[in-house]
Amino acid sequence: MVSLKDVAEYAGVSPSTVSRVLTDKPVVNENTRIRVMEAVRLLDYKPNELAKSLKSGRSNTIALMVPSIQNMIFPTITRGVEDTARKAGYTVILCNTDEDVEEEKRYIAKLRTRFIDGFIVASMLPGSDHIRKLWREGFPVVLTSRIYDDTIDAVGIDNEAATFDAMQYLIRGGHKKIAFAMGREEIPLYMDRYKGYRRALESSGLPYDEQLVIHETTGTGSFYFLIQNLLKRGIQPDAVLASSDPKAFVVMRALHDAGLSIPGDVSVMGIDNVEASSQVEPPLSTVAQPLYEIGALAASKLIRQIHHKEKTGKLAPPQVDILKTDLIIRKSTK
Amino acid sequence: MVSLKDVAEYAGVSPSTVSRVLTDKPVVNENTRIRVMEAVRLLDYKPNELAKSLKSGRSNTIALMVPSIQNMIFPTITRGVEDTARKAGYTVILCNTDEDVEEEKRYIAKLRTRFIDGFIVASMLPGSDHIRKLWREGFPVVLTSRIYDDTIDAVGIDNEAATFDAMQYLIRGGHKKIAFAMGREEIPLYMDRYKGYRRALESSGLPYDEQLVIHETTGTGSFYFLIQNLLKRGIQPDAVLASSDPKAFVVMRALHDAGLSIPGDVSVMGIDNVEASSQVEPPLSTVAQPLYEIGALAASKLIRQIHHKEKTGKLAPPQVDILKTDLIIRKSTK
DNA sequence: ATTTGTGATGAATCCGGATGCACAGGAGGA
DNA sequence: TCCTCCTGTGCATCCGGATTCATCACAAAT
Repeated sequence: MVSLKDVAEYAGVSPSTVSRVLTDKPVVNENTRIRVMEAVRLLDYKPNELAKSLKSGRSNTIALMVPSIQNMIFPTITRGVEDTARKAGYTVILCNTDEDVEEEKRYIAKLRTRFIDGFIVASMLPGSDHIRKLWREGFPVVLTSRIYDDTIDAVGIDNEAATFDAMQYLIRGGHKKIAFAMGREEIPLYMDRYKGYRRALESSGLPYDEQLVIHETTGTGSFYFLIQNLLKRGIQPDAVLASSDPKAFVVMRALHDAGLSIPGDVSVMGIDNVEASSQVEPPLSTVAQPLYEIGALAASKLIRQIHHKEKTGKLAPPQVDILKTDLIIRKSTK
Repeated sequence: MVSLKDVAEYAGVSPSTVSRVLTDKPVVNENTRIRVMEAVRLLDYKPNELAKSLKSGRSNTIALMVPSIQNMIFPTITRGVEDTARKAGYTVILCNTDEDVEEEKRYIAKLRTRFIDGFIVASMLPGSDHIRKLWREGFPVVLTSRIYDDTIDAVGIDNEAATFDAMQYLIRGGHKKIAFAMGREEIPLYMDRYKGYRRALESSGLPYDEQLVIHETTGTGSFYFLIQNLLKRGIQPDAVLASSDPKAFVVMRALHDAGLSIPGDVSVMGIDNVEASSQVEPPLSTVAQPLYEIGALAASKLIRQIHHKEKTGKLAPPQVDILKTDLIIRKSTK
């Protein structure tokens, strides 16, 4: 590996001069500059980023922490993050946490020893004191998927409104007995989506029937049996709103296997608009999160914070961005 | 950030002694060791990995280069890579290349200046001289998704056999007019899958009909129109084997929208077994790649190479691992 | 009593680059 | 001609650890 010293020797100057040339310091003689640049070119010199980082305390690296990249909403978010980061000269370290706080902490501790510049955290669960602490210590952090409050930078959607919109659509379409496939209650995101369900029922005067709220038991797959149980008990909704697209897929399968047609007998709707939503049969009506934009905005916010911190020494006031969701009507609803 | 020197000062010893304690050098007095460890604990000292890397030339970081994390086969592979890397103390940098060789080169050049320890490359296209060069220069590299030959470490499946198996199954099921949804021909992986299609036809005495080979034009989505065109021309296969699951999804949609039932009128089969394959309706019969294992094995091979290189100074002889595929029969075939 | 050996530690150097400071040399003014 | 001022450059130091080499104290050997 060619080092600054090699270039210096080749050009017949001192390493400091080479450094000055490369960092565009003004006080360098034009001839010297040319000589150095020539040497740089000939030796194909590339400065060692690690050495730079050690000196500067910055690594041009950010970490993206997701529960699991296998969760269908994250590939697109990740792509948004990576594209944006790359354009700004940053590389992205991918961390799967499985929502495990200890794992998350281990990751953070480890990455800090490498002068990571900031974190994008996409965990959904509470128990986030370590994230708050990170922010308080002056570390750039942007949350996505979960917004704590307005004390930390975040990008997300209005989950309650998303469900509300979906419900409005279903209700206007004449559905009166709308079931809700609810995710884990300890996840605020799902509680918000649930609230939207309740609010929509209220605002349209439809009765709230507890039996129509189906609570996830052992993971997304459990909805298969939960839906079939519901039907067996003689309860047949005219629509099912799932609190996420993957849940909607399972719901569709269960309904289909029970001999019901979608949307003929039952309409099904999801929230998220993951890639596969347009691929299933029938294509799923859903409320689209702008996943790519969420990732891209999270990254650009983070990078802006990093720059701000570098200049002023501290973080800019936190700002929460709520992005617009989009009602996508496909063929799973009538 | 607490440094070695701080610990040294606190413990009343020299930095070198602290370093010796922390790197488990034998010649340290027991009392000193205890005193140092105590200081380490009290000050919550974490060694700066960047400094270590600069000194050692290793960063405990590997790069995973994929065409796009949004391509459905990569999240699972990525998860396998990350889990394995993490267990071994490595972090993973994610790179989306969009199959762009220049982008790939830029990434490689950039990461090398950060003492990246190795690369897992999952591009499918040829034009890989830069990868070969990397290997020749003594850089640990593991290929997945695409095996060049036996001169570079790689993990993959036997693509020809995968299609062959799928065809065998379809043929045994009584299908006689089997169409093939072919991917881009410049991608060797698809050529191999195509070969399997041809070989299966031959070995079972079925005629090869060029019209039944549908060539992708403008991306995966193009199969929608291609299939409909085929039907309009009065050609109706009794089965369609797609060269990848995402293509099969589109094929299914096209057939469905043309009023054909799956598998009643036409069987559909894919290759890959991505997450969504079990979610579509009907659930897709396919040949499963062990995606997670591919990622996990690629990572462990890479790490083994890194260790080997560290000890011996050069790479171990390359080894190509072909993993077993699995016929998964769901409901899209009869 | 002097030498040799050994265990324990500190000082110096290096990794590769950035930067404050000192200094050399030429130009311009007195 | 001498002194200042300024431009351009090199030296030393630092970032945070790892490592080689040297040192020192003390004990055993001669």
